Amino acid sequence: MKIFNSYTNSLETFVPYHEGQVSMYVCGPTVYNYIHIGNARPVVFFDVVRRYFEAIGFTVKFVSNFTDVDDKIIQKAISEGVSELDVSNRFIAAFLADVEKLGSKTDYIKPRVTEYMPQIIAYIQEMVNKGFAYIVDGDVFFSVDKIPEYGKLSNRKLDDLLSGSRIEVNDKKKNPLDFVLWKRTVEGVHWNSPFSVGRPGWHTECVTMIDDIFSEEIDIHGGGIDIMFPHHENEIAQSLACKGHRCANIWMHNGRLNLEGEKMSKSEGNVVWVKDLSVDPMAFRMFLLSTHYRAPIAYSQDSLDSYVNEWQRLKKSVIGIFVTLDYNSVYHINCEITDPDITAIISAFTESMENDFNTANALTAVNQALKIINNLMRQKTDYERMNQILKAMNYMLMILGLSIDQVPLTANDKDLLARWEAARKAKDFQLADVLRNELAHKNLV
RNA sequence: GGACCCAUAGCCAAGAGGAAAGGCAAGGGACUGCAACUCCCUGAUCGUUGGUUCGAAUCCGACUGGGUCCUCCA
Repeated sequence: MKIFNSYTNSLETFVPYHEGQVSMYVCGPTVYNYIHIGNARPVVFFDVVRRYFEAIGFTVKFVSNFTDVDDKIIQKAISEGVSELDVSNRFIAAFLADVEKLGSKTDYIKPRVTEYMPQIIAYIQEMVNKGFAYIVDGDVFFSVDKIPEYGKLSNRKLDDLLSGSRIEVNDKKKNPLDFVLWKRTVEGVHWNSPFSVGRPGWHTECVTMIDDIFSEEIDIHGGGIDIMFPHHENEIAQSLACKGHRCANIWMHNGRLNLEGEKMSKSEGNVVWVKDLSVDPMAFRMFLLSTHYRAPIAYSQDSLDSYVNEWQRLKKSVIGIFVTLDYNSVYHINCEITDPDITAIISAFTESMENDFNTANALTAVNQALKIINNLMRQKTDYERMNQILKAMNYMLMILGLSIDQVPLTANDKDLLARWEAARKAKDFQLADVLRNELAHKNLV
């Protein structure tokens, strides 16, 4: 298994710290609003990573946080006259609904910043004690000069960063690149700490939760490429300071999704919300997976629409072959896949996934399987092969999170199918059309 | 201003030194009671331009055109 590691900027062979186990953490949402389709990309992609590891036999400990302490949450709470908890609870629920809608698993570990305040304060204290952080008027800053390799992840030099013209001036900082660990404030939700009354900066939460939950360097840390700097860079710096390791062995970053060439962001106002998706969410998921995760995607309604067709085609054929097998009472979920064409497809699929999760090529294998299904469905006689290809197809779709429901036929369904078949045989096309409509309504034809 | 990435058929998109995957759309044909579905067939010297090489979409340079980060953003 090869994975591109942003930290070393190279494709690496994945070797887990503990055999048969994968520990992974993905930066989660700041819960002050709904998520847009760009936010959906890591939600879908890292779910596929998890599913693949699980499919090939790994036990995956998957953690993704909720940032529920943030300026925007406080502002929203103030403007709505409710508590921060009200705001975050509302958008956590909305987020999980969207995740489910996108076909990603929701049964992962979901720590919240507000539940980790003692650990966060202790982590900051440790950085102060070890001389990596300093306190000025109750604010705590991390001193990036203390970390020689600062900038390695995002491939930046401190000098280049300093020459950027937009770094804000802050007299309290020793180095303009130093970042805030703790901010003294009584506005909004705040906590007591040895430094002052205030709240933590946003870079410490992830690294604290990772340390608390895993107690060691993890296998994979994921997130969007746009938070590689400074967020992930800062996580590494803090982890090196406190724990002496880089927080994660492999750093994975998904590319951006841009709206018709333009950057989509809440502050720009050009946003498509996941909750408002106008197409089948599975078609959207397919659209996301049809481009390699590290490449940017230019979203447009047109490019999305072609996947609507593709998804419908796939769904119809998979349901069709299942119905045919079940109707003829020859469906064998545990059949053994021996057909060389079918094993070749699974091999191609696996090879693609093993090559840095190349889901675009994995979908090509799905299309090959679809072609075989459609060919078999013209004859509807080779039940053995039909069972094998359906099993292979379901395996691939399960990993991609594009599962298609295959509900066993009821006696009534079977009766309907039998009567339709009989009507056509008897050339009673009027009755046949009525029955066909009924079957179509039930998605059985 | 600084750092970096990308450019493959009408559209989307793999491939990363040795014969241009796949999908959508389009056209032709087959199948069909009708329709849909489905099946078969049809398409690219890989932005332009120099170079390196026996050989370049793949490596290097220049140019053009997009985009990202340096600032809250996934």
